[in-house]
Amino acid sequence: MRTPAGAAQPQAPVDGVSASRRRPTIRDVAVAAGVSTATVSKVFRGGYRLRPETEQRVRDAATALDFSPNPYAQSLHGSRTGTVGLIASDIDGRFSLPVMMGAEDAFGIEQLSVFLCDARGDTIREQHHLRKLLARRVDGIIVVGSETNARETLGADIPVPVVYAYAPSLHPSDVSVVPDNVAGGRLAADHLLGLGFTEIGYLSGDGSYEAAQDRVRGAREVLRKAGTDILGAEALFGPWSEEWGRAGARRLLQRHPQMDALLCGSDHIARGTLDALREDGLRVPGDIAVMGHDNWELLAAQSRPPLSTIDNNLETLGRRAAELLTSAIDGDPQPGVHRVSPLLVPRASTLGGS
Amino acid sequence: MRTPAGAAQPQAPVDGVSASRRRPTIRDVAVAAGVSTATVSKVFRGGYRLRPETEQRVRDAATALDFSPNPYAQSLHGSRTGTVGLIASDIDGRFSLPVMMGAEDAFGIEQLSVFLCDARGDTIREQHHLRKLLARRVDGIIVVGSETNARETLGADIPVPVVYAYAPSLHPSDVSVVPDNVAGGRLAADHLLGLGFTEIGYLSGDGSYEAAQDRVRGAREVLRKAGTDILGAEALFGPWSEEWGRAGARRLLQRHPQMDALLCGSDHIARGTLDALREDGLRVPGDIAVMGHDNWELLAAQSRPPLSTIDNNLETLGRRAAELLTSAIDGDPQPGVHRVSPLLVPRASTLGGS
DNA sequence: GAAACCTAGGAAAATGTTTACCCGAATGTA
DNA sequence: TACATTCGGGTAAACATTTTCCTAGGTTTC
Repeated sequence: MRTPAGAAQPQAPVDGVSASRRRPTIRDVAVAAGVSTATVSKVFRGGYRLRPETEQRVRDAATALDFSPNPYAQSLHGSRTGTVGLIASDIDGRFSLPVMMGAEDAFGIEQLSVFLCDARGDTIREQHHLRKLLARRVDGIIVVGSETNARETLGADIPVPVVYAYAPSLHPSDVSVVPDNVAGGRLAADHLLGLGFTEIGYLSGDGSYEAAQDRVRGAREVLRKAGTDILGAEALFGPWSEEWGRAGARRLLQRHPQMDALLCGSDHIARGTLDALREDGLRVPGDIAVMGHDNWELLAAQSRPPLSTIDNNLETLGRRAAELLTSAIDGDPQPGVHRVSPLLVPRASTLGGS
Repeated sequence: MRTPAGAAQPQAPVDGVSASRRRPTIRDVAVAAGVSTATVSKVFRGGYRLRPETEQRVRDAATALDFSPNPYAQSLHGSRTGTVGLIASDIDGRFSLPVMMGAEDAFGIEQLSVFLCDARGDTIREQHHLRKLLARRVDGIIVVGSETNARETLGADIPVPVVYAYAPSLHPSDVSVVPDNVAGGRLAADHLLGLGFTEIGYLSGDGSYEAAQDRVRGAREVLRKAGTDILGAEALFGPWSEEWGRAGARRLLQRHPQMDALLCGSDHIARGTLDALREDGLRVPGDIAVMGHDNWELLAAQSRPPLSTIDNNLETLGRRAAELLTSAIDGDPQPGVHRVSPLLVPRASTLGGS
């Protein structure tokens, strides 16, 4: 809060030497280095032939004055602004935050800055932010959804590229990036098979979520290829809650007493499952192994035992979204739904150990 | 991803009518409305005397052309850019995300746009983003910490106002906003006393966190005022984990068999406590009531029973940070540490019921 | 009816860079 | 020596606004 830069502090008289607190311009640098403004500009933009000593003089003057080019003047001239918009629609940010961070990270390398907007899942607000971002002249927009079900396109005549992250757009010519839930299901089933488990049940979340169906599908695919199947040939669907994890686990165990491993549709469900099994006197993974999905550290790392799970790799997803956006900005859009592979996070609930 | 705006699509010949895809400028509006650019500007900025019919003509022309003023040209002229920077340092975003959302919300009303940066708790990265934001000519900066312990100031000669949210600055002339943990402790203790509980234990988190100490202090203050005290006259400190919740609860119960309520330093700890109590055959809140702190929905709402807790009101904190920043930008900084009151979230772990 | 005063709106400078174009000097070639 | 090239760097016109005058005409006022 030093130097509030407002009208409060006494404006030092404009005394040639340091004109009050005015930021140095390219002209100041030019004068200090004894060259023209064009030369200074050329030094900073690069790609011009200049005598090395001239360039050095300019650079020295610039550092001495703590000069950095005014992006507003730059963008006024050129057609790029070096900014992108990020519209998040996640109340709790469980999903959108890692995506945002990944994107921010990738854009940082590209020298792009990110405008953050929060639409709270509200279409009106989303349109408002869209207009606001366009008025700001962003070069592109990323829309981060809060669930994996496909969503309506943001608009048909948006003058800049748009990338949909997490929730894909329904429009096939849009660019979308989503977690590969089928691969996640495969990864989980592979892990269990590799450890020698064979009687595998699946306790899923809400079947109206594509994510739930995809995870089951991936798991079933691997199991069938191995000559077996999900116990009872299909998954049990229910709400995304711990309570369903407890109830569902007991129901599955009753139907299939031989079950030696249980795949869960989310960490919440797995957490409930672990509680129920422990209360019923079963050891995990000794009597039965358990896997979750999502890798919510808060739940998974502190459960008893710590939960093996699938990480959706959302930060990579964000990074990929950023890459796709910059690619589109550079005139090379890659329409379609891109899938990001998840990661296996093995912990004690399948491996045993402490 | 329509109209990539890049070099890909054939540039329509500049045909007077609609010069390709060039955004309309104030000049286009002026021509269409039959006035000068100055007049258009005056209409949009307001505060000038214009004949109503002239104003209407300009507005009609602007909407017809879908004109919005170029903020880069505006900021080039004026001294404000209408942008602020938000430096987050939270890996998981449990704390910084709600703050960001609150700030974004409050700035939205002020017509300010937010640049998001992620420092990942790394000072180098933080300085990098600081420079980047200053180069972008932001009007101010909010730094969101990841824990409540005070932190070093961002820099001594930053030319724009800075507000520290969640983690206060050590420098007294900086502006900081933090959750009022003492008030949170008071709120929790009040709640329990009001429900008739009298033998109250306190199971805290890591004592090196100011937040932990403050919460205990607030609770003790209320209890002493009511003529009693924390059982054993002091809180039990330990790691912020469920395991500590289980172990600590058992230890406290052994020392103080008469305990009828247990305050916990976090929802994690409370969650562990609930598990231990249930496993030991105690009913909550029949035999003993439990309260958490932080209101992490993921944990608190799904525990058995749902957990009464204290919400840090982080979104309000973010909003307050935004207000303090705009105030400082407007030349009226309010140095010091501002505290935001938390909220009581009563659930079944103290109230009973289903 | 003339002087003073509004009133609505225009002309143009200013904001900080970029870049197309230009020019003088040095260098190379015939 | 005469001419063409290259090299290094300067000139000035954009870029889209805002804002400070300025002015032409209309309205008061005495």
